[in-house]
Amino acid sequence: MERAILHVDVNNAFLSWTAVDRLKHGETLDIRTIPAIIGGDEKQRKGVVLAKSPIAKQFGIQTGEPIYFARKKCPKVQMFRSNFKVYYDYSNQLYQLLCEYTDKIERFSIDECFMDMTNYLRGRKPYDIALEINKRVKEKFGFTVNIGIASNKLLAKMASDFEKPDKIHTLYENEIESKMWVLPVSELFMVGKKSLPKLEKMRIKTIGDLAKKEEKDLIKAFGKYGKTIWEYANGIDNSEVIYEQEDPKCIGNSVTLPYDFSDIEKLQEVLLSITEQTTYRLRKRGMYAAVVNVQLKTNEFKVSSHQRKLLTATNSTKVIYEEAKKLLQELYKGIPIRLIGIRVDGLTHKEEVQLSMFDTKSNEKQEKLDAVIDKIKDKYGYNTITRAGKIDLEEVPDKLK
DNA sequence: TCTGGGGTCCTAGGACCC
DNA sequence: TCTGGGGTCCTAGGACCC
Repeated sequence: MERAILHVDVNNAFLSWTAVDRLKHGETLDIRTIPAIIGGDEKQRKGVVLAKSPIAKQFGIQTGEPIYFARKKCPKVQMFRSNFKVYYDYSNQLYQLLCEYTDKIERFSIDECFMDMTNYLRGRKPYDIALEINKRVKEKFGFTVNIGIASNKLLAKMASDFEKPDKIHTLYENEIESKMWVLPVSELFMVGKKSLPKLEKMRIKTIGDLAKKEEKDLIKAFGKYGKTIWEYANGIDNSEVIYEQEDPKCIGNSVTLPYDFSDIEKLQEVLLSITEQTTYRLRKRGMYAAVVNVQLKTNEFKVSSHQRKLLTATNSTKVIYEEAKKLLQELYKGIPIRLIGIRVDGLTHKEEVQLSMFDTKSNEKQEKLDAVIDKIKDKYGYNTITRAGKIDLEEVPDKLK
């Protein structure tokens, strides 16, 4: 049966949300109307563009590029710091509103939702529902959304990406050729800049070129990935809107250090701090991890990682940190480090292997300690308590200032 | 003042087993 | 003793997304 799928996408989410939040707090300047960008702290080496206003875009400023470059392109561009607390808040409010329309709804990212309206139309047309959502969001929150309407998720997502902002587009089967095939292949979901040169070599410039190729030629050139993008180009996608909160496959935290670290003890301190964050989030979800993974990025942006499977899945900060510390020692070659990260994998809801009696005692003690710390964090905020040895990342040695 | 942080999925190659 | 081959598990690295 033909499905009715909606993809709701917040226009310029971080910038719009920052703008709306400022206006709500009495500011009169709407940063959507000036050359503006949202970015991180350059002094902390987190200076990348996370969002740009339409005018900033006209200057050629791109998401993900250094703020330094953005200023070169447009010296008068104004930068505003990101505030994820505000973003999550608006994201939740939007989600609540969309839940009024269907139970089959999937949060695809902080600013995107898929809605399966197939059994929730109640005699209305998908387009009319989209119109109502679009209008209500605008009036209630002050930001706008694009909505794509199609018979599957891929086409709905492609549709919401057409003309912006504040627009509703359909992309039904009979519109694929006229609306999607004419687009450059780089516009297709999952086609990134690494596969572009390879596609170009195959004389594939548009999504239509890709769609008209033989499927087997793409599989030959790209393997499984080739099959996926060939199907996408042809508008084929049978995936379901996932409306039950799915368990994550991995959880991790990483930090770009305020300056390059060449000292393993300093790296260990940061590692402890991010391990605490990760294990806290793991316990929040009531999950256990079987694999610990440590990543490093050098000052030259070379990334390396080291991981090991544990005998028993755990969520203990101590156990995971001890393992992470060993992995770091084995991985670290003494070169200046820009970023350190930890990730836990192989997540389950149980300690998969029974603990031996020998382990149980000390484990219980650690579990209690973790539980106490978590409770305090829940009550007074995440940063109120840290184990001894946590580094203050604001602290930069004088010589490097 | 040059380059974030959180994820998912895939692949290649090695170890190990039968 | 001149050397198979299938299957599974594990690790490292990479592409892609927002």
